[in-house]
Parts: sequence; C-alpha cells; structure tokens
Amino acid sequence: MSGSEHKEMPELPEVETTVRGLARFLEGEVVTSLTLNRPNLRRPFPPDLVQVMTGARITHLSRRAKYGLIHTDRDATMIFHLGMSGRWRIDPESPETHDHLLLTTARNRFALCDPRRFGSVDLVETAALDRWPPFAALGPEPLGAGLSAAHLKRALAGKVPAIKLALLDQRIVAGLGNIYVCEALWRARINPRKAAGKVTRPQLERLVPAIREVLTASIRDGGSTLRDYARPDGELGYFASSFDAYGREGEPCRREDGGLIQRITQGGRSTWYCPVCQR
DNA sequence: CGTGTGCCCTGACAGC
DNA sequence: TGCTGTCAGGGCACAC
Repeated sequence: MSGSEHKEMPELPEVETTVRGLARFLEGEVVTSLTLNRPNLRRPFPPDLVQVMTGARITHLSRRAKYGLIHTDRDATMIFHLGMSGRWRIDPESPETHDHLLLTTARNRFALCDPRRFGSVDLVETAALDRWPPFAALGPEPLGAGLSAAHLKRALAGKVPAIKLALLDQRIVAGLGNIYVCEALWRARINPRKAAGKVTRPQLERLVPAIREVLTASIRDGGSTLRDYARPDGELGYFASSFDAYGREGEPCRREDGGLIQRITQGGRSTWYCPVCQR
C-alpha cells in the first residue's frame, strides 16, 4: 500500500464500476416501480420518467463520459450522473436522508442517494442519444480508440489555456475529472500550467497511455473492491484509491527526485503536481 | 465564438 | 460543546 487513501468523488472509474455493478442485478429485469422522493436533483426529474420506466425491461447498461446509461425496451434510456456525491445502493436495509429515487425489480431494490444533489437523472429517446445536448459535443472516450496523440495534437492546437484546464474540457476528452487529470499529468511528467497548444508531441505520446493507465488501474481496484460491496446494502463504485499527486501537497514526489508535491489553483480548482519532474 | 467566472449543494473539517 | 467559516468540484448559465 503506497498511496494516500481517499473516499472518492464519482469520477469515470467510479461510474464505470457502478455501471458494471448495477448491470449484474438489472440487466434483463423489469422495473416494477420507480419512486421519486423530491421533484429534482440538479434539474427537474423528467415528467414522464415514472410512467415510462414502470414496467419497462432493462436491456443493458453502459457508460458515456461520467454518465451511466440504463437502456430499456421502450426506446428510452434513463441516464444518471452522480455529480459530486451520488451513489447507488442495493437492497438498502433502511432509507437514508438523501435517497431521492427508488427503483425496484422483482429481485432487488435500488436507491439513488446524493447528498449534494449535483447529480441528475434524464430520460432520452435511445435513437437520439448522440444528439442529446450533453452528449452532442463530447470528445472521444479516454479508454476508446478515439483518444490518440494525433487527436490531442489537433484538438489542442493553438490553445492558450493550460493543459490541465484543456483536459478537463469534455469536448477534448470525455470523462476526465480533476483527480485523474492531475494523476495523468504526473504520470506523463507534464507541467499542468503549460499552454495546451505548446505541449510537445513526445509529451502527448506519453499522455495518452498515462490517461489510460490511471483510469484502468482505478477501475481494476474498484472492481476488486466491488466484490466486497456487491451485497445487501452495498454501495457500488466507491472505493479507496492511492494517488501519486492528487491531495499530496507537501509530500515527497514518488519519483524520489527531491521534489515536493505542490498545490496550485487553476480555473478555481486545485491542481497537485511535482515542479521538479513535471515540465 | 472562445474564454473566464460564479453558482448550485451538503458534509467534513479547522479554529475559536 | 457548539458555532462559524472554508473547502470540495462537474456542469451549466452567463458575461465579456
């Protein structure tokens, strides 16, 4: 065990783990009831959500960026975003204050709990998913073939903003959040303040695998933890991770180059990096 | 149109 | 102990 322990925000790996966990219980099942305990999260719940979902059969689940997709046999897809604090619980033994949506099947009950209510639930016509405004402008999936050094070179060309901020821009890469941008830049040894358009080709060639590695490692850790959590009252997708940069202000860089991890603010958010090895 | 800023929200935590 | 202030940040509205 080498890293700082964090109970994480739902970033891409947590969403991926949540989707995989839910899929094991939901795929092929019919929704017997869907109950809303309040009118909205970030935005109002879709007015037809309850009617459309009740009695629908869930065909499969998937993920796009940090959204989880629950596909049904009614040409409608229920899309959830966990925001900053959202999580799904399976077969909760008792209700929690911030359980905002309850979904049941013949086999299980599910609660979507989100204290800060930064999350969202939407219902979109399945055939029109790509045109759904939050999806329409998204860049490639970081774990898909669309992310390459060539794509980044093109997408970042001439950009003055810092590479840290550009990587948080969902139009450039879809699904990266603060934690994994910090981690990927550390791994690729790129200074987060560097103008996006000035990141060199060799750096971009390092950045692409760095992004993939930090995400896949986290998904793998989550997957192993998930086995412990996929039980009654289990929470899906939350697990402790170890980081090399994120949250390690003042601690020594793990490259043992004498650098101390520094925290700076970019776009109103914290960035952690090693000023010695990240150039 | 591209870019930058502030807001939404609650819980955790520090300081007094 | 209990209060107050600060911070966390994804996505979106809005200003320039």
